[in-house]
Amino acid sequence: MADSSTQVRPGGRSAKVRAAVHRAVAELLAEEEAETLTLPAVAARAGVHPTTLYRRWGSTAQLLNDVATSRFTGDLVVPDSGSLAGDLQRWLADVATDVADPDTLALMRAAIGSGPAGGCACTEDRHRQLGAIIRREQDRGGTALDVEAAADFLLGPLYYRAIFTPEPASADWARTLVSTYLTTLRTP
Amino acid sequence: MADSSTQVRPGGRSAKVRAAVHRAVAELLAEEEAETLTLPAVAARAGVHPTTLYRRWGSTAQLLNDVATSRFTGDLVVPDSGSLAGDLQRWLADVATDVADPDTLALMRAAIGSGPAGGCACTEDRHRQLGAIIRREQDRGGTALDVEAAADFLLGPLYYRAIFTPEPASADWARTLVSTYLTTLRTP
DNA sequence: CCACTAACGCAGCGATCAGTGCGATAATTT
DNA sequence: AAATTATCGCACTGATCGCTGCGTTAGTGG
Repeated sequence: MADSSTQVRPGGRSAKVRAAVHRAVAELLAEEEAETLTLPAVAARAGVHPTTLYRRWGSTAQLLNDVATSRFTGDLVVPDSGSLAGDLQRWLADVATDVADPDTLALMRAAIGSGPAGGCACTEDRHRQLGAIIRREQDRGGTALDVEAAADFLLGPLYYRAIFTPEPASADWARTLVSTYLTTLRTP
Repeated sequence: MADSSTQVRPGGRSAKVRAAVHRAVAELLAEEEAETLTLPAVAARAGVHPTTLYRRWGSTAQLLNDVATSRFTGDLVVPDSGSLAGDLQRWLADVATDVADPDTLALMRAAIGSGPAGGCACTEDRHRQLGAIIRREQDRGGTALDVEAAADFLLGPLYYRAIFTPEPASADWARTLVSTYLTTLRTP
């Protein structure tokens, strides 16, 4: 008890409340506009008292950050198909499918609108996954790709289409993007 | 007067109110968090009665759409340097400089968070400008690039970095992106 | 210059939000 | 099992938001 001052308590009840609140945020964002996403509204949907939300999260921005982080972290298994092209195609197709979901898009939009950290929360784990794929190829003895450059050319167009375009990209389009990237941009 | 039913009146006063409201939105987004962007707050900053905002725009979402559309439309002159590479580099460097501004980013974030149309309002005119550059090259007898593909590989990484990354891209990076695109992806 | 009417300001009314003590519950430690 | 305390529910308050009639101002066309 000599550590800083706080003592986290992730027990059964807190976890249940947290899960209910997260589900309520996702449901409300999927149903109505992001305007009505207030803490009392989330509390009513989650069956939790509003005071709890004010104490644990404080504002809708921090709540959205929390929801986005846990929603977009550890949700995709990075496959091992044996080759870099196969790994990237499988993975980016999964990302495209996830991003094409309207409910997922609504959460991303709300997180972005909540502040500069909201957008990062949506793609931080994607960068980690991409880095893992590239590192595995390197361990196999293949080419060493730059993670940043790969993110620019693979995740960039994908998320750009999702956010700034009337209709998001499809899984097939993502696979084509990977092959185009690997055949033309591989350190010319 | 046999047309539909409404008669627009873009006279001096309405235009002044509109300009003051737009400026107030930009200022408030630049100063504080997007949470406090309510119609009464904007009205107070603009020196306008809140009733006006409720009547003309109705909600912060529509107001943000209006502001974003007029902010990102017709703001960049598309240069004519004589070559496709020069045009694209000059133009994308200008876009990168614009997007790197924190205040501009705050407006984009808020517009995205206001709904699916908010993101499109930020890049609709960019697509038009890119199309004009490509069409001009075509008129010169040069290669015919696909506007959609060019937007994916040029605007995609740029806006992806701006929204989903801690620090946006620089003008130099944008120029490098153009040269990489033209030397490697030109219809291989 | 005058009539017309779109657009704005004013006053005010629920409804809801953000936030605060205080007691109760339950997770964790000893 | 008992003590400790993080976490939650309850009751409550001030402030603000969203919205609506109604009168006034000022662009616009004749």
